[in-house]
Amino acid sequence: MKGPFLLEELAVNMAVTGDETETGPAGTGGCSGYQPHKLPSSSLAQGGAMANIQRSQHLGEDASKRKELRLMKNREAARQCRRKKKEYVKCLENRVAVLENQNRTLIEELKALKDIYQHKVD
DNA sequence: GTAAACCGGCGTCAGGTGGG
DNA sequence: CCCACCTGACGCCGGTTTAC
Repeated sequence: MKGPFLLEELAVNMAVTGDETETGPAGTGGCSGYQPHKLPSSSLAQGGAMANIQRSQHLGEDASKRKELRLMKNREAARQCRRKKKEYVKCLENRVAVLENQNRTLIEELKALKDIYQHKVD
């Protein structure tokens, strides 16, 4: 399929380690507690190499969590979208059925009226 | 019985859109 | 702007139908 997306780039940019693991399809879900945007500014404003590594790992984790969350939401949105579309199609089909019935009865009615008129003329 | 065609559903990506 | 959400398009998969 197509290449990665925004958040991964973001992750790569943010995480010095670039340790982004691509989770397979049908990701496991779970992971609740959504934080819309803005990474939490790390508690460690300055530190040694170890602190930096920990920090980037943390950021990487955060990015992948966000990605997972985004996928989860999109998965759900797609399901809902399909449900909605199906309902819409069903509704249209019902409408077609109703209109066809109406059309039939109108045709019948017209035929009957024509008959009456014909008898009057004769 | 089985290969091929068809179908319906799913997850993901990409692009559009509206709201803050 | 940026973000979240919606939806079309794509590819994959498992189940069902059809032709042999």
